[in-house]
Amino acid sequence: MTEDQILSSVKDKELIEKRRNQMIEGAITLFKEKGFHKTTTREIAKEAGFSIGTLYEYIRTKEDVLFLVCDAIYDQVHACLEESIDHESPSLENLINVTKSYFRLIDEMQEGVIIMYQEVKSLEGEKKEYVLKKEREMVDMLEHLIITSLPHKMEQADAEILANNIFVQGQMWGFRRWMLQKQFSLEEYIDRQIHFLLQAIDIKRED
Amino acid sequence: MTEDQILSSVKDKELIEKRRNQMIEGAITLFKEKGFHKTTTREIAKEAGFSIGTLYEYIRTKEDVLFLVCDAIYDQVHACLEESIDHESPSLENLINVTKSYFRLIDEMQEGVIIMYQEVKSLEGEKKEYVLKKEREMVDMLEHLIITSLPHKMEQADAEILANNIFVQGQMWGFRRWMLQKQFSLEEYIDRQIHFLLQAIDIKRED
Amino acid sequence: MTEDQILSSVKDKELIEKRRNQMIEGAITLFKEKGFHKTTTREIAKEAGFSIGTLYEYIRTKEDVLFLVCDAIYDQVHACLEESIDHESPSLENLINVTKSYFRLIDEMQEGVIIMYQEVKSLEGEKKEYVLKKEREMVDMLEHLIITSLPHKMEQADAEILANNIFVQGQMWGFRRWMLQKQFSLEEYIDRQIHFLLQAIDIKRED
Amino acid sequence: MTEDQILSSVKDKELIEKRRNQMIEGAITLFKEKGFHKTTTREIAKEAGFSIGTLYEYIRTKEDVLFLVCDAIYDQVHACLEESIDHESPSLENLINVTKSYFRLIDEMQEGVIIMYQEVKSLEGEKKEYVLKKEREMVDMLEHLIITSLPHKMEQADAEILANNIFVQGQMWGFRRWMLQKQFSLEEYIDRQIHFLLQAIDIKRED
DNA sequence: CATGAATGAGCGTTCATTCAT
DNA sequence: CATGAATGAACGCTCATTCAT
Repeated sequence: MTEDQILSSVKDKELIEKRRNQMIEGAITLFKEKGFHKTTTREIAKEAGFSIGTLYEYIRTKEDVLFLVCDAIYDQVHACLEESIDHESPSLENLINVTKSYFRLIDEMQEGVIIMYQEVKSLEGEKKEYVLKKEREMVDMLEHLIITSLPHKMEQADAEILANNIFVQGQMWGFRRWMLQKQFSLEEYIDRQIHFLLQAIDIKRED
Repeated sequence: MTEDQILSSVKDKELIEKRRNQMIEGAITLFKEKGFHKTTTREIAKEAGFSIGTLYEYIRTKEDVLFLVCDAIYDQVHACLEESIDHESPSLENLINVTKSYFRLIDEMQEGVIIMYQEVKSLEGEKKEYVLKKEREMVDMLEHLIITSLPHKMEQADAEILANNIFVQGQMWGFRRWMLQKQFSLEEYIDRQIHFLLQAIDIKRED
Repeated sequence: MTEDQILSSVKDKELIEKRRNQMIEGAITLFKEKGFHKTTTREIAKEAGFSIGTLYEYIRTKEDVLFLVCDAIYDQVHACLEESIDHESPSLENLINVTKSYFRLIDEMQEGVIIMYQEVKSLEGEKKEYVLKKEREMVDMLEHLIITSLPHKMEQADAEILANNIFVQGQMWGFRRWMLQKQFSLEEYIDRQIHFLLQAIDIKRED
Repeated sequence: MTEDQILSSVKDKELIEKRRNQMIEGAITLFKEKGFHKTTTREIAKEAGFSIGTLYEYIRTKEDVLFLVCDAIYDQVHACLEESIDHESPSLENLINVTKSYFRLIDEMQEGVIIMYQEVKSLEGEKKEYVLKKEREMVDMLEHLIITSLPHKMEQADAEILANNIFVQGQMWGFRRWMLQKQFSLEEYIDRQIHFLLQAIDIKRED
C-alpha cells in the first residue's frame, strides 16, 4: 500500500499507523503556519505529541513526513470525489454535484491544499512520481465522469482539458482566495464557475 | 522604481542593474533546479559569476534575491500583456491574441512561472504585498480587456472570474505540462482553451 | 536562581549545571588569552570538551556564555566576602581581614577579574543590569561593613567611597600587576593599602 | 615619534597628521557608542569623512586605529598633568590641584577614558608595550610629584601606591559614574577623595 | 592621492539525524 | 519502543583588506 514506501524500525503495524496519523496531523498544522522548509523535525515531533527520537522510529527523513502529508491530503480529495460520484447512473446533475463537493472540500481543507500543492516539488524521485500519479488518477476520474455524464459525445482531449480546468479552478479558490473573496462568497464562486463550465460544454440549462 | 526597495551598498546605478541581472539569471537557473530554499547564497553568487561578498553588496538578504526574481518575472509577463493589448481598438480578436501571447510566453519562460508561483509565499510582509499587487494588476488588465472587448455586456464579477481563469490556465500549462504534453502540443492546448473561453462568453465563431 | 535567565533545550538540571561549568571554565581560559570578542564559539565548545552543537543546547547566544562567566566570577567574589564577614560581631579586625581575603581572592582568580571587568560592557540590556546589580550589592556589603566596623561614626557617603576604593584597589592589583609586581609582593601591597585605608578612616593602630 | 610606528603609504607628513586626526576623532565617537570590536572600518572612514580606500592609505590594520586613539587619549591626559604640575616649586597645594585637574579631565573626556582603558588589551605586542609605557610614565609623574610635594619624607613604594590610587580613582569616576553619581557630584567626589588622600599621607589641613 | 567594488575567510547559529540509555 | 543529549555539516551573512581605476 501507500505508506509501505516509508520504512519504519517499528514492527507493530497498528502502532505505525497511529503514530503516523499523529505525525500527519501535527505536520499539517505546522506546514500551514510556516511551510515545510521552515518547520523543523523537532517541532513536528512535539506537535505530534512524542519525542524526536520516536519520530525517527517511524520515518527515515524529514521528506518522508512531507510525503505522508501529501499522500494523506490526496487521499482525502480522492475519497471526496469517490464518494460523490454516482458510478451507476452518471448524469450532468452528478457532474455538477461532484464539482460542488470538490470545491467545498478545497474550501474546508483550506491551506492543506496549498501545502501539498506547493511542496510536492520538494519531494524527490520515486516519491514525487507516486504522488503525481495519484493526482493524475484524480484528474482521470473527473475526465471519465465528464465523458460519461454528458448527453452528447465529447472528445477525450477536450474532456481532459475540462477535467484539468475544474481541478485547477478548485485549487485556485484555495490560493487565490485573498483576491477572490473580495468579490465572491464560496457559493457564488462555485455557481459562476459551473455556469461557465456548462457553457463551455455547450449546454443550456435553467440554473 | 521597482527595485529601489532593495538596498545596495554600491552607488553606481548601472552597475547595480547589471549585477542584479546577473544575479536574477543565475538565481532562476538554480531555483528551477532545486527551489528557493535548497539553493544557497553561495551558489547564487557563483552562478552569477561573482563572490559571495559581492552578492551581498547588491542585496541584503537571501529573500531579496527571491523578490528580485519574482519582480523580474512579473515584469516580463506584464510587458508581454501590455505589448499585445490593443488599447485603442479592443476587439474579440485582440483578446484572443493577448491570450495566445500570454500562453506562449508562459511556455517560453518555462519554470520561471513555477518559481514565482510557488515561492512568492516565502516572501515576507511588504515584499509579498508588493508582488501580489503586481499580480492583481495583471489580472485587472485582463479583466478590463475582457469587458471592453466583448460585443455584449458582461458583469464585472464574471469578467473577474474569467480573467482569473485565463491567468491560471496559463500557469497550468506551466506546471502541469508533464501531464498535458502527452496529449497536446502548446498550440492545440491554446486552441482548445480559447474555444472553451469563447463558449463560456457565449460567442459562436468559426475558428 | 541566577542562571535560569538563560534558556537551555536540555531538561536535566544537573546536566545543565555540569555542562555549563565546563563551558565557563573553558571560556575563562580563552577569554583570558584573547578576550571575549576574539574567542569563537567553536573554540569555547572545543575547550569545554564538546561539539558546537552541544554548546548551543545549553545556551542561546554567544553573549550567554559571557553572562555565565561574569555571573560565576561575581558569585565567587560574593561568596568570598560573605564567608569572611563576621556578621555577628563586626570589628575593625574583621574589616581588615575581609579586605585581605578579597585582595587575595583577586590574586588567585587572576585574569578572571579582568575578564569580568572589561567585558561586562559587552553584555546587553537586562543581563548587564543583572550583573551590575550584583556588583552594586557587593559594594554595599563592604559599605555596610565599614560603617558597622568602625568605633566612631562615619558618613554614609564616605563609607561608600571607601567601599568603592577598596573594591577598585583590589581590581587594580588584578590588572596593574604588571606594573606593581616590580615593587611589591601581594602581601606587601595588601599591607600598604590597608595602612592607607586605616589612615584614611583616621585610626591609629600599631600594625 | 609616536605615530611613526604606523606605516602609511602617503608621504606628505602634514596630510598624514590631518587625516589621522580626522580618523581619531571619528573613531572615538564610534568607539564610545559601540566599542572597538563592534565598530567597522567602513564606519570609521565614513565618520572621518573619507572613503574606506583612503583610510587604508594612512593605516595598515584596524588595530592601528585603536592604537592611534589610545595614543591620542594618553597624550591628552599627559598634557593635562604636565600643564598643571608646577615643576619649579612643588607644593601640597599643587599636588591637590593636579589631582583635581586630572579628575576633572576624566570627567570631561567621559567615555574616552573607558575606551582606552578597556580596549588597550586588544592591542598586540609592541603597540601594547608602547601604550602601557606611556601609562607607566604618567604614574611616574604623579609619583614624583607626590614625593617632591610633601613636607615630610615618604617611601618611594608608598608614593607609588598612592600615585596608582589617584590614577585609578580618577578612572573609577570614569566608569563607575553610573553608581557614584547617585550620591555625588563630581566636585563632592573630588573633595572626599582628596580628603582621604591627605589623611592617608597623614596631613591635617583645614579644607 | 582618492575611490569604492570586489574578495573570501570566518563567524554565530541551526537542525536533521543518530544512538546510548 | 521511547527518549533526548550529542553531533557536525552547512547555512546566511559580515567585514577587514586589496587594488584597478
